[in-house]
Amino acid sequence: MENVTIRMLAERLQLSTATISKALSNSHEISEETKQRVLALAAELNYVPNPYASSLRKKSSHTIAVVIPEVADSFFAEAINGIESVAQEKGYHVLIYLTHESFAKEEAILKDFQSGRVDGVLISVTTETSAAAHGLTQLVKEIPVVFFDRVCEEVTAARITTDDANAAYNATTHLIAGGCRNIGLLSASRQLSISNRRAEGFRQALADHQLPLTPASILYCSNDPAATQQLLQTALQQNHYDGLIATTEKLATAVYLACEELSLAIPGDVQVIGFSNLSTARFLQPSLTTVSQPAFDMGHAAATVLFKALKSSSFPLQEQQQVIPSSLIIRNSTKSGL
Amino acid sequence: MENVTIRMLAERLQLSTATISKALSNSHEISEETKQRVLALAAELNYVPNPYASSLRKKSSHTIAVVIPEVADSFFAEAINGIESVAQEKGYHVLIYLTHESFAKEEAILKDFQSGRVDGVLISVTTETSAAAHGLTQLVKEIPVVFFDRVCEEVTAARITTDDANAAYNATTHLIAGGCRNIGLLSASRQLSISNRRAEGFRQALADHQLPLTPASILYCSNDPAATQQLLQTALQQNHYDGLIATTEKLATAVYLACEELSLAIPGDVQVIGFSNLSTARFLQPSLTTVSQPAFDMGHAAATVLFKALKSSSFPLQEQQQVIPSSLIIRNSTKSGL
DNA sequence: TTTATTTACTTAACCGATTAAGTAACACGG
DNA sequence: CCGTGTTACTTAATCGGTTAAGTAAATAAA
Repeated sequence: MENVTIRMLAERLQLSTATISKALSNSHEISEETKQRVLALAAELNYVPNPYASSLRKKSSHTIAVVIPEVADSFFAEAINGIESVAQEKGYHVLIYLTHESFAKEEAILKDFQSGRVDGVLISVTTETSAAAHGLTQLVKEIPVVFFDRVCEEVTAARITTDDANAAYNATTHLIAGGCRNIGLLSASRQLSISNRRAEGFRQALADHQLPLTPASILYCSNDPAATQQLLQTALQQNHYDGLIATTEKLATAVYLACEELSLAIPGDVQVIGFSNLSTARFLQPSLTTVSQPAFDMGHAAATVLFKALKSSSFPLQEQQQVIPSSLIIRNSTKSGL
Repeated sequence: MENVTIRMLAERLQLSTATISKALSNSHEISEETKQRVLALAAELNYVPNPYASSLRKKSSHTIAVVIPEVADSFFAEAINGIESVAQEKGYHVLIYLTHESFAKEEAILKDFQSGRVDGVLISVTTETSAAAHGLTQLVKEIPVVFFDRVCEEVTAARITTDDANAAYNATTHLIAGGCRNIGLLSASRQLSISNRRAEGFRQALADHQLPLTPASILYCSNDPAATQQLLQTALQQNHYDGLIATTEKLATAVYLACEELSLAIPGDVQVIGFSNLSTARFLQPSLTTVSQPAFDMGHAAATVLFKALKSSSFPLQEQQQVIPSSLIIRNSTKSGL
């Protein structure tokens, strides 16, 4: 059985395809009676419009893209959840692209969007993405783009972030209050703005408490788990940190693993804070003190802002800057201040 | 600046659009010299073909859909990872749809696929999906469909699953060996085939060890976390289980929470096994004995099979049935057999 | 009664790429 | 020298909706 098209409906009802199209879109040009007949036949024949024909003509795809480094991370998974909830409500489709932290992949993906495949893009950039992100610069000129969490500061676009500097400041202060004097910050990137913001908050907190910032204070980890593990173990042995802040979920788990390997007690030998949305954080051994990011809300907010721009081209999308606060949830991997 | 089209290239080079199209697809009908000129201009003008024009004409979208209950679950997140790795390699695009365990939503999503929006579908059905899944029955007649993990047994289609019955049998046996005599199975659905398979393995193990199967042996939990929590606590108080098997990741966490609330020691009072892919399982308090599913591999396998069908219509997709083994990883939430 | 307007359509162009069918120019075998 | 291929294109139809522009008939206004 062939696919049912508007032309078939037209022939059966002895009407023009234009009439069918207008009837289906509830145009005022069509009589109530005709609309009913069209709708009835469409339902009977199980007519489903071809989205690509429509997209081609209307130059809009009713589809958005989500570009993220990875999906097996509870932050991104929850963010997708938030995005999808809005998209589903608006009847939009969601294309997912994973960059696996590769800038080259990201550029290739973004280039494809110049084809009109998607009406808008929600993106959290890779750890490698830098100012010279040509694809991004180009993209924001062509379609609505919203950054969430990992923004590219050099590019003017809407941004949904958390209070990274603040969160890091508070986390650091919490460790200091718990007695730490030699704190290490595990960072995922040198160029990522959220990494730098977190480092900034960290530095500020150290400074405010007259603690020194040494080259060993900030550890830049790569995207390779094995290398990170190696780096971590070496650093832990050399520097005898008494506090660690893991700025990504993967790094938090890596710290637990490294401490296990080196038989370091948490929080006895090292206190640990993780930026994470792990639902299991409270059941970890020891339960993990976390900077918990509003992942779902950020995804939701990002999508909401994007759809406002899609609805009205006069919406000042590029000016949208929302900072959604994260919260420090204190558990047993850190010692409460005395 | 307008979007660059094939027609613009044609005008600039004083060629027909047909020539451009063929040159771009490296047709033998076009001279090498012309191909070079076309490619050069395309690169210069940054030409990106309109995917929807192409899809409309070719009746293929180079897009697949992934339909899953949720994304904030490490099994599904990893499965997406596996799927995406194959899709990216093949140059396909991935649309994500979340059903949130709602059968109605699932049906609506599947109906849309009759439009030709996607070339193929990878699906893990909802806990509500039953034999009367009209949308599914219809869909498999129209485009290639591959079930992964949660299959709908009444529908004839390719299936990528784990050895659910076996895994549950082994998990149960492990608990019995550890001294459990009153084991509860926490199930997510009455109709889901994987749930039933797991229940089957569970029952078989009980029978093989002369342990009774009571109405309290299998606990059917809903999709509502609060209700599940309530149910769990009540059941734990009434039945004094000495062993529990949580057949989903969410249920495993729920058990930990309930035990904490009721001050039940794991594994002292209750031993616990979870079906889960949590990377943090080994760091939980106590570390969680898991039936670890090959989530990435299942996604990878499902996508691989789907693409074989997309490449060759003679590929016997519906006969594809792969069972990828899961593994029981014994940790401290259960007692090893003496 | 005549003109203007509204209603309910139809016609045909269009979105941008693909492709079946056609063609002109040239080469080559017999 | 003719017929048959081959090469390298072009023409035009097509995919399935959408929409600007047109039209005939009915209704309202002048």
